[in-house]
Amino acid sequence: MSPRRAAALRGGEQSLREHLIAAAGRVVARRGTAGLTVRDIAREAQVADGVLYNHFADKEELLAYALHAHVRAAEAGLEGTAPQPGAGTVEANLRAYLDRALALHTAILPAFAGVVTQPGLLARLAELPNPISGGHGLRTELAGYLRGEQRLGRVARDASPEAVATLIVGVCHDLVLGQLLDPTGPAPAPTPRLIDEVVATLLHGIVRP
Amino acid sequence: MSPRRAAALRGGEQSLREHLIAAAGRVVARRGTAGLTVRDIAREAQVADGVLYNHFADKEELLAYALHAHVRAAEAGLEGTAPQPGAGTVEANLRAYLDRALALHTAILPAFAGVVTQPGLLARLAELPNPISGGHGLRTELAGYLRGEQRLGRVARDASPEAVATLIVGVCHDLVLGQLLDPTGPAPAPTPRLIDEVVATLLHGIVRP
DNA sequence: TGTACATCAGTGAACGCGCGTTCACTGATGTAC
DNA sequence: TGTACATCAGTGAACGCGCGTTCACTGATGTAC
Repeated sequence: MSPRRAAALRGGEQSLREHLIAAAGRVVARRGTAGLTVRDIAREAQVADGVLYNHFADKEELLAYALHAHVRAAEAGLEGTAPQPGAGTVEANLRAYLDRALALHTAILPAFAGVVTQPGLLARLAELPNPISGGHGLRTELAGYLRGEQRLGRVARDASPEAVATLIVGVCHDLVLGQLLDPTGPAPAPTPRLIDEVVATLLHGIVRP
Repeated sequence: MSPRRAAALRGGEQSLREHLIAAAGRVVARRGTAGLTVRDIAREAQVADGVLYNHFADKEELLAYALHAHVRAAEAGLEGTAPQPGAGTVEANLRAYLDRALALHTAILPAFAGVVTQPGLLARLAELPNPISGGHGLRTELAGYLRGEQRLGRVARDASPEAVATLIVGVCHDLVLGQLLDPTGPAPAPTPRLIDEVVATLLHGIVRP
C-alpha cells in the first residue's frame, strides 16, 4: 500500500488534508465564506472536486478548519507583542492595543461576515479545539493588562477593564463593519485622528470634575 | 380594465406591491436575508411565486425595499424621544442614547448580517431614497447632542463627539455581534452592569488627574 | 533482479435538489352594444 | 338592463443553472514469487 498521490502534492511535502485546509484558508482570507464553492476550493488546491470528501465529512467541516486556521494565522501575524503593565505610558499602550485589535479585526471580520448566517458552520467552529477566538483572546489580554495597571496605580481603581475592552473591540467592529457595509467609503485605514480621540476619551472621559 | 386581483388582497386595502414589501419585511425581520427564498416571501404574502416579477426587477430589488422598510420601522419603533442638551443629567442622557442605540442595533443588525455578503443587494440599498441608515442617523444625532452639551458647558470642550458616537455605536455592534456569533451565549439583553460601566468610562475615563 | 498482481487515494463525470426566473394560461373586472 | 367581449394582473407549472455530493474508474506504489 501507498497508492496514488495527488498531482498537486508532486512537489511533495504536506498531507492532502493539510493542503486542502491551507487552500481553503487562502480562499476564505481572500473572499470570505459567502458564495464559496467546493469547486473553488478544489481549483485553488489544484485537486479533483471530490477529494475533500475523503478527508472531511462535508464542506462545512473543511470550512470550519479553514476559518480556524485563518484566525490563528491572523493572530500569529500581529506585529510586535502586547504591551505589559508598567511599561511606557498608559496612553501609548492603549493605543497599541487599539492598533492591534484593529489589525486583527480587519483581517478576521470580513471572513466571518458570512459565518453569522451559517449556523451549521458556527456550530462546527465551536466544536474545534480552541473556541472561536475572533478577538476573544485579545479582549481578555487587554482586560488583564488594565487590571495590571490598576495594581500599579496607573489606572483608576474604580475603572472597569471589561468595559474598556468592550469599548475598544466595539470600535474595531464599528470601523470594519462600516467598511464592509460601504465599500465605496473612506480608506481601509481609519483616520488616525479618530483613533487619537477615542484613546483620549477612554483616558479622560468627557466630563471634568 | 381593472383585471384580476390577488387573492391575498381580498380583504382589500393595499396595492400588491406594498403588500409584497410588507411581507418580505416581516420575513427579513424574522430570519434575515440569508437563505431567504422567493418562495418564502410568496408564501408569507399568500401570493403566487411569480408575481413579484410584475412589480420588481428581481429578488434583490424587493429585498432592498424590504430592508429599507425594516430599518425605518425599527427607527420609528424606538420608544420615547432622544434626549436634548441641558435636560436631565449628562449621565442619564448618555445612558438613554446607549439604550436607544442598543435597541436599534438589536433590531437591525441580524437582518443586515446577510447583506454584507451580497454586494448587489448593498448597491441596491445605496440607491434607495434615503442612504443606508443603520444607526447612521442615531450616530449623527448623538454627536449633535454632545456638541449641544459642550456649548452648555456640561461636556468638556476638548471632548470629541465623533469619538464618543463611534464608541457607543461600537459597543452595540460588539454586543449584538457577540450574540449572533454565539447563540448559546448570554441573554439577549446584555448585563446592565456592563452598560453602567461603559457609561462611567465614557464620562470619567480611566485615569484621574 | 524482474514481473504480475493487489491496494486504495485520487479523479472527475454524473446525480439530484433547490433556487431564481419565465411564460402560457386563468379569470375578475370594465366596456360596447 | 342584459349579454358578449377585451383586458391584463395574478397564477403556478416548468425551465435552466449551479451547487454539494457520490461513485465507478484510474493508476502509482508496495508486495509476492
